[in-house]
Amino acid sequence: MATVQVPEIVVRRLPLYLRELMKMGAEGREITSSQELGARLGISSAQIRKDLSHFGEFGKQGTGYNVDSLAGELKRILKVEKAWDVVVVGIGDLGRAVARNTGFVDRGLRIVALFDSDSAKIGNRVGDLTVETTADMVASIRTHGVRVAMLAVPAREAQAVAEKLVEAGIQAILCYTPTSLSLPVNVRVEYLDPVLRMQQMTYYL
Amino acid sequence: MATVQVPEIVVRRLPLYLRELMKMGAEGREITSSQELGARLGISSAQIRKDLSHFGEFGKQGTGYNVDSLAGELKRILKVEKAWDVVVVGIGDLGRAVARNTGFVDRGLRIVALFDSDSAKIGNRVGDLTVETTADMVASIRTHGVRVAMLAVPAREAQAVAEKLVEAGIQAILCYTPTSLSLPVNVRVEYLDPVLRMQQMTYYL
DNA sequence: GCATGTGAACGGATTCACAGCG
DNA sequence: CGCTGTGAATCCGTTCACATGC
Repeated sequence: MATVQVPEIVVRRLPLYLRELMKMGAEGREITSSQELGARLGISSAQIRKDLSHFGEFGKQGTGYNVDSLAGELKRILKVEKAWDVVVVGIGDLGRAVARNTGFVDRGLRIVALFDSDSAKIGNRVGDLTVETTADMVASIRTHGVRVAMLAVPAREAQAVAEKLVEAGIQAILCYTPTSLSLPVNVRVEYLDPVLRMQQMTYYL
Repeated sequence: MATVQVPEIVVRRLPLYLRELMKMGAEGREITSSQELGARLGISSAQIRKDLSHFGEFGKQGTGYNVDSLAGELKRILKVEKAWDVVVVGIGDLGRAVARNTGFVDRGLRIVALFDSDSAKIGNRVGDLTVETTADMVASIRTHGVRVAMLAVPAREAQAVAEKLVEAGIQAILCYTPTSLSLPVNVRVEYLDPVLRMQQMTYYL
């Protein structure tokens, strides 16, 4: 195993392995192999073994991997054994859908606060949370030490809101808004623009 | 320019270039350069020039690129000059948010029908569309010749529904459900799992 | 002068193939 | 024997650097 520095592209595949392993666990499977896991994900078995080898030796030769223990190792590596506190900013249709999503907690993310700048929305309940005003956002995030945010505000506000989040101490932003953000390099940003993904496919139609 | 076969990774970047060019156009910019575009996207200028070179010569030496005409070329390459008809299957919180999104049409995607299997939802209006029953889905998609779908059903139904979509003639699926689908190789699938993206970031926290 | 388009050089990721071990 | 873990080989993508032409 290499302790040098793990290529980002490897880290990007680990959550996928984890998701499939959790699914296998739910199916009652106890053992799997790099071959089987790869087949389910459309990835080569060598790729999976090589990826895992960056972090240690988790398998038994001749046997394969224990599903639950490998899932546990991946959770540990990805730091999602416990759930991170997450804030959602922008409670429009999409933000509301995100906030209502019950699939986050099991996977290491717990939504703890919702913010919006529209006074008409302040005080609205979504799931078991109440929408708060963005005026209080920075202080609230800082007080609670939240480090992860989901951003679902209109495109023209995205950059400004993101800067406020960074000011508040947020270090990872999942951006649902179709815009490139310009932020300090120590802040990580991932984008989810469905149209980009669609346009990747229309090329091939 | 190479007519051989464009690497998929290049195709995946084109929609991003297009999105930024449209934004520049909206800002009133007429000319740009690979350098400027790259700076806005966090991509090297050489990368952008090389990517574009797979499809032709769109710039003027010493000057750069005309924003609108390069955007037009990319739309043509990605086949999004006209909007594709798209169906949305699964009208829960997320599907409803997707269906209400007004940002699709300008970018080459027009939602034309909504389907759900829950009889309580059939007939509900979302935006200016009415939710239809999945019982009619295959026939309806086939009749209208729709080739693109967005899938936002619960995980356990995703595979079965996706197979019905394929049967109906769908060739590209954007899957909002956190599951790997197993479909014929001629059907393209892109996945949008926010948790995967988040877990890529928690590794670095 | 300036920015494109591109062959060549480089670096990194994937695949191969096998030693090692249960 | 079967499957992992891993160096070596291969493949592929990015960057370099410059000729070309506005």
